[in-house]
Amino acid sequence: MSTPSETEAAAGEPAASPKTRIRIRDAEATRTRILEAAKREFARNGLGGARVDVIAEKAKANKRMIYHYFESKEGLFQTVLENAYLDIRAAEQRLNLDNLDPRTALERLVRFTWDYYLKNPEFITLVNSENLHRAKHLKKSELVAATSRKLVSMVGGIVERGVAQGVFRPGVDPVQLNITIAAIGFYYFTNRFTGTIIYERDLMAKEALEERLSFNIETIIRLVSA
Amino acid sequence: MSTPSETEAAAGEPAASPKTRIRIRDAEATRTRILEAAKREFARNGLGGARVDVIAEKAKANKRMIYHYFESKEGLFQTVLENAYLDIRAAEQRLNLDNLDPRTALERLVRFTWDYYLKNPEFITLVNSENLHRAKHLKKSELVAATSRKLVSMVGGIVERGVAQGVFRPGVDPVQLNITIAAIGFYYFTNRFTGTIIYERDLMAKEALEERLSFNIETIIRLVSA
Amino acid sequence: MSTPSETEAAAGEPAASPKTRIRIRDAEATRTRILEAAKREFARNGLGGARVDVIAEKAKANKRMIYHYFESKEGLFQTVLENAYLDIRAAEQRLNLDNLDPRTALERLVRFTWDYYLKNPEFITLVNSENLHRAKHLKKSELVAATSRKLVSMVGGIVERGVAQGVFRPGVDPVQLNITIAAIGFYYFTNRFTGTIIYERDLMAKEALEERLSFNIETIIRLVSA
Amino acid sequence: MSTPSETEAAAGEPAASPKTRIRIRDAEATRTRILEAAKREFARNGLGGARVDVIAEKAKANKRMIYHYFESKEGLFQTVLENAYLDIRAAEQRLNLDNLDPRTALERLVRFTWDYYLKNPEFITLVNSENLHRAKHLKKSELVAATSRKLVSMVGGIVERGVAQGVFRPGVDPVQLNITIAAIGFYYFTNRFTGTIIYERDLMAKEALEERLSFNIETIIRLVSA
DNA sequence: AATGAATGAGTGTTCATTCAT
DNA sequence: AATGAATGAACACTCATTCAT
Repeated sequence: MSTPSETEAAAGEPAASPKTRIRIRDAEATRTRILEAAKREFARNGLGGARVDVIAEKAKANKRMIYHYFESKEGLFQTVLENAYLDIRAAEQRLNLDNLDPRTALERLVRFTWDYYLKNPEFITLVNSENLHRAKHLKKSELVAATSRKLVSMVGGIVERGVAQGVFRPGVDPVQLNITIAAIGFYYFTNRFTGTIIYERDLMAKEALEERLSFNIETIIRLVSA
Repeated sequence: MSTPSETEAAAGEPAASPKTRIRIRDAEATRTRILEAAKREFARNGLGGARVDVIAEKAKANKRMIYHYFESKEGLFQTVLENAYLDIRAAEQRLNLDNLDPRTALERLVRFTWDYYLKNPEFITLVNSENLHRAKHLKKSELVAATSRKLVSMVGGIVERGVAQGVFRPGVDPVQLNITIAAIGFYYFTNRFTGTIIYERDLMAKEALEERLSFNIETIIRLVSA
Repeated sequence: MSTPSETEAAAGEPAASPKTRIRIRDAEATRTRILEAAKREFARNGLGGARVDVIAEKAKANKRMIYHYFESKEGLFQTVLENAYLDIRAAEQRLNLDNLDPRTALERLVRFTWDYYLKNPEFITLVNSENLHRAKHLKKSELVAATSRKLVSMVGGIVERGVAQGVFRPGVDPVQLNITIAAIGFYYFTNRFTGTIIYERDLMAKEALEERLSFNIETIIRLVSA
Repeated sequence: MSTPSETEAAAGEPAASPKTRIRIRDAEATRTRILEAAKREFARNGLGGARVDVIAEKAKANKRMIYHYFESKEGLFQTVLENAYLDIRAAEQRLNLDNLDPRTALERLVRFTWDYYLKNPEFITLVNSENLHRAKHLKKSELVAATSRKLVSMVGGIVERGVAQGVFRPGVDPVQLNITIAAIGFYYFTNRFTGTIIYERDLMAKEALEERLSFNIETIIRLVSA
């Protein structure tokens, strides 16, 4: 979100020579601007539909720089995608669900997932694009798989605690639960355009969003309750 | 599936000269072959990624014919998409859920939806592609909205009967229920490539599919149960 | 040289429908124009230095047609090169050296080779370009190797007859002889620009050309004479 | 081969501070490394096909240095080419053919030329590249023309002595002789890739090379013999 | 002396679409 | 009804060169 350069600039370090700072900053800042512009463009048009020229222009960078930093359009997409996954996984970890009572923890996760999709719509389109390409790029990333494991075990822990406390029923597979939590939010957003036509309802209206979130929490709680 | 041409010809004009009949049939057959080839190509590569040349080749038709029958690539996509929606809606109507007891009816709908996605994977990619384009093409189709209304009211009827019989709790919105039924299947399939990496599990293995379907039925039944 | 279309047109066939002829002609003519333009451009600038745009423009063809007929720039180069080799080999066969006395035959071959290089300077540059690319394209052509075999055996025949008649010395390897006949002409032309500087002489002046040809004939005759 | 810097430093300013000396040496060394890398890259890919980035990388130098020392890619090529010509001309002078008997001298020159091409294959490709560019760069060098004059007069001297001694026939133009000596070696090497295909023989095999050299000596001796 | 970041003009290639028959 | 040839606008990617230190 915030460019490292801005952060650095804000922090100050008046003793450092300006020369050094600006040089380092420019390179890193350019890279970041490219990534940000690429995320938008890929999200809006998919991998195939995205235009390298547009990315360069929006990033206020030279097209050549994209190839310098990311080798190819696909290399850029891969980095954008990986970052997107790492970002949501990191945010999930920051929820500290392990310290909450199981029911609250689960509700909080459903709510977080919903909000994340709502505020980061690019994530959804990026994932869709990647699936159109049969996860060709994600396959190369070990980091994403490793980080995802933590999420599953976190949910597994919540379920276990719930069962131990007698509030959750036994036998709920954490992976299936995870998938369902994601599904009921993801589907709603990814299909919001066709959904608006099919269901003849503005799915993105404020009340519609609130109603759906409540429905989703209800769905998950009922699913696991003893 | 069944070529409309054959049906028409059989039903139709027995007096027409064989030559004419064959020509008509050929024309209709060409149109159908194009649609079938297009569905595949659009499903595999999205609207933007699909190649008109490839569609023509796979349909064993001249490229010019595509423009003759469908005006443009987007016109072709629109027809393919509309057909896809009409097909699933028609299949749903054929389920005759109104005559079943509410619980069985609901389970049958969940199972049907799951099976339909499984056996018609193009449907999912077409819908995704359309959403990437903000439902630009579907907007033009009144038929799809009208047909979808029937589905919602059918589910609404099941819920009502369930509530009346005391097996379902009151206050469940049929649209939300519909969305959730779709979501828990759709998400699983559309993200099967990234999902296989994230969850480190072969989501398309036979047991995995069976397990998921059971989980989904459980989810829906618990959601509506009194 | 002569475009097939022209030949056809000259030949006449007044009975054929113009429609058919023009259609066939257009496609073939375009292909030929592209090849002719490509030969020039590749000869002037090498494979790497040649510009597809320029070829298209000079051929009065659309760039897309180049890719339609030849798949790629390299595919086009390959065809041009193969044609060049087939052309010179065919011309050599047309010399009918088998019926001449050995000495005359050899002189005629030296003279022909010289004249061919002089009048088809593209041949030399094409061959140079191909060698810069380590014969990558020619390797794919079986036809060229087969056709060249005829040349070698033709020269071998001349040598044999000369030896039998006592005018040539025995033991002259036809391949070496062939190489030398080519070398003393090829080198002169391929290095005419640097040569003009090194030897401070206009190598392409009329007298210079005549003088060199005589020298070459002398060289070859002395080389084989008994 | 030998770094001019070392020579200069040794000859030059013994009083200079080591720091300065090292710097000068480094600078000169960088220049030399660039030239060496450039010779390779130009030889392998021609002027047009050579990449400045590659040259910089292989020379372990910054790209900017190339422009600092040689102004442009073409400036670099020009220097490389000039050096190549000066190198072969210098080597020829070192042969001291004036003191040998004419026949031995001539044989030695043919052998030297052959060996030089064999051991310095870059020379051939550089010359070819320069001729593709119509000797644009060599034209600017007076030194090369001057040095080449010496070679021609050396050969002229050999011929004269041979005629005087009655072993060579009169009337052999030293320039033509020179060209032929070069041609019969140059052509063989420059066309070794296409030649291998055309003549269906490994032209670079040890025996093939020996055979060709003998043939070339025979050719030249027969050409000039009385 | 030396460097890493940046650039603009091109380069081969692709694609949906139309023309002529 | 059907076809093969042709097109122009665009696209991902490249490269020699310069800028700012």
